[in-house]
Amino acid sequence: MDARPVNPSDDREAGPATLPTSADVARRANVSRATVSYVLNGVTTQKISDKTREAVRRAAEELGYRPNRAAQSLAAGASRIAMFVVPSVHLGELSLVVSSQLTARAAERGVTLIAHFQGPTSRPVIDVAQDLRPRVVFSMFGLDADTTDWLQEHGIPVVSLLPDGDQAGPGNDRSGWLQVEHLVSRGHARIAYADTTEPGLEAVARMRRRGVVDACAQHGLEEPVYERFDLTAHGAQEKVRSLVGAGITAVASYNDEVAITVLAGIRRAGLRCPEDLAVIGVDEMAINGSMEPPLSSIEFDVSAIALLYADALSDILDGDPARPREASTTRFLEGGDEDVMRVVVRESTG
Amino acid sequence: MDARPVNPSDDREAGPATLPTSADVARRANVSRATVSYVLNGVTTQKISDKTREAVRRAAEELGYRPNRAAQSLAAGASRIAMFVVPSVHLGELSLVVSSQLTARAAERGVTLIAHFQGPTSRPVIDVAQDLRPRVVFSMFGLDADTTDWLQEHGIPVVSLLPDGDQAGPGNDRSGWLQVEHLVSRGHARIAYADTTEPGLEAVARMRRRGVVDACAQHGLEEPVYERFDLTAHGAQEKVRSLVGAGITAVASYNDEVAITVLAGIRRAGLRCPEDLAVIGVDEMAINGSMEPPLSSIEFDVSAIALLYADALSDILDGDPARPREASTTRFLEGGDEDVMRVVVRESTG
DNA sequence: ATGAAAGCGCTAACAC
DNA sequence: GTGTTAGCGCTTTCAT
Repeated sequence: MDARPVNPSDDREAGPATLPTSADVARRANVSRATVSYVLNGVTTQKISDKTREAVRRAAEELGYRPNRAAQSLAAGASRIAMFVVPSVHLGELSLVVSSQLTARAAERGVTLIAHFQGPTSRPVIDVAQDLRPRVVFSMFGLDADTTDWLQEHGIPVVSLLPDGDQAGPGNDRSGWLQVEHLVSRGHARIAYADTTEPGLEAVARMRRRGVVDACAQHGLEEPVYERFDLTAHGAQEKVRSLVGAGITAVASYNDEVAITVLAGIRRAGLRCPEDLAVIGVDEMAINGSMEPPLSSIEFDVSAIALLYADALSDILDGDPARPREASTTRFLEGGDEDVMRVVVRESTG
Repeated sequence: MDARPVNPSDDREAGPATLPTSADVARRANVSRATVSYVLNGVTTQKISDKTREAVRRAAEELGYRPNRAAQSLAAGASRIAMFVVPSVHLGELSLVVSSQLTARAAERGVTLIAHFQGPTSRPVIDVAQDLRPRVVFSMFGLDADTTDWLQEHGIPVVSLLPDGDQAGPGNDRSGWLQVEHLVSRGHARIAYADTTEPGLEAVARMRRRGVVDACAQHGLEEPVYERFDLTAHGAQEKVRSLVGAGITAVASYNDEVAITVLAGIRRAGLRCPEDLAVIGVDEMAINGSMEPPLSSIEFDVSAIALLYADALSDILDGDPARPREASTTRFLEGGDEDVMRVVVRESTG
């Protein structure tokens, strides 16, 4: 029952348990290591009798065998690692939950998903990719051009939820569109965009802003007034006053944190939300219902998003022969937009 | 200047760029692959002439050589991967920033730090560890006993910021102590503990709660009243009313999210904070200053923490011969507690 | 001070 | 159907 091979006389010496190799499995199942490899990898180009197959599986099971990924990668010339680039904490739980779910889905396909945090102090993605040689890189909002280029040159597909700010066309930046649509449906016509001052989020910020701008244009509204809010809420009330003074009736925010800052500005200016100024965020946070007033937001359907990534992963692993090169190119997930995000209506937008 | 080896006649065919190997470097430097390995790994048991050393470095540089980690791991019998287990999003930015910084520090030591999200839907740590065979596993608040045991058995050291709830002794659960100390300094004597209802955080929650309970005992206060707050703020005002009715004057919360919920309950109960009930959280969030009233909290010094981890990593890599086995045992970081966390005072505690 | 050679654990032709 | 074999890129004795 014990998975550890018995090292004769090395019993209570208790060195680190050595893991069984495919040779151990082969020996136990009375087959060759090649057969073990075939069975365990479900290779279809090789006929294996059910009996052998079963014997190998049992032996592996009994030994608690786990393939050495390093050896596998080396021999196969391709790793079984996928890399998930997490943009930044400011995007909220989204990345974490998606990553966590995708990790599980990838594991089913024998791929280990690892997360890499992108931040001002962190390692460049290229650097990590050179170490890990991942089969694919997942990102939320697109990587910078240099990184994307390098990955493509090295045949590593990049899968993004959304293209980055520069490549975005209308329709890709749904969150902004949903914000504006909702505000318009509530009768607002003079809209401001509240941006973040946090560094490192430029690409996402640009994209989200563009969505708001485009949506306003689409609805025949004037270009939204642009304002930036510091998360400390410093100067927030003055900014709010000047927006209201300029006739603005609603604010679409970069995210919920910024929206919360705007809310604070409204209260401190002695104004009311939503009567004097309505506010809506993005990246639905758990505490939105505890805000004063409760904050409307755009919520992502994390499971749906994780599924989109998982599908892309399958495509890549199965090496869809229909489009030989395309797999090694950046691809953007588009799964019926409304399934992926929705408006959460609370008092801050009436 | 181009890092890509030139494949004769395969010029604009543009297959994925193949990466240079140590053989390429050896050839270019007119040495053997062994020498390349020695130089690039800074092996001290081998004397290498400065000239050779320089030649190898130059060749590697010019080729843009990066060692294949899979091959390295295989040959060395040990990976150069470290794993950072991220407990959950509810702990805020802390994990992300720490991980991001530690990633950079690890890279300097030739170690690739990868993050793994722990969550209800995610893969078990053991599973990932079996794939990646990390040199060390970093966790924030300790892993569960099974995981820790498995890792230890396999000689993989575990480094935690804090021991888990069951092993905690007074002094380890500083956040709770700091909360209580601060509240006591503000004249509070009847304290309640507001816990989270989120699943998956039991170990941390237990530990933090214990810190509050112990600190109260230490200060000669009654055992804190225990209450749980749902992040939707559902029922929050009733709970707050009953706490106040019972003579409670201050609440120490599991984290800032819970504290924010308590704040909402206070407002909705028509009470005042801090006059009727003071509140303090943990895990300083950027938006705390925008709360109503601004929320006091406990802030972690992420850089200090990242440094502690980095030191532990160095210890392990250098295989400190003084304590041969201890490296393969769970270790807890303790870096002058007050350096690692501090109270951020705002209006919610007067 | 340097190099030759034997693997590390696995995969994938190819032979039987 | 199953086994043999030749590497994948690197580290590391052991000769020289």
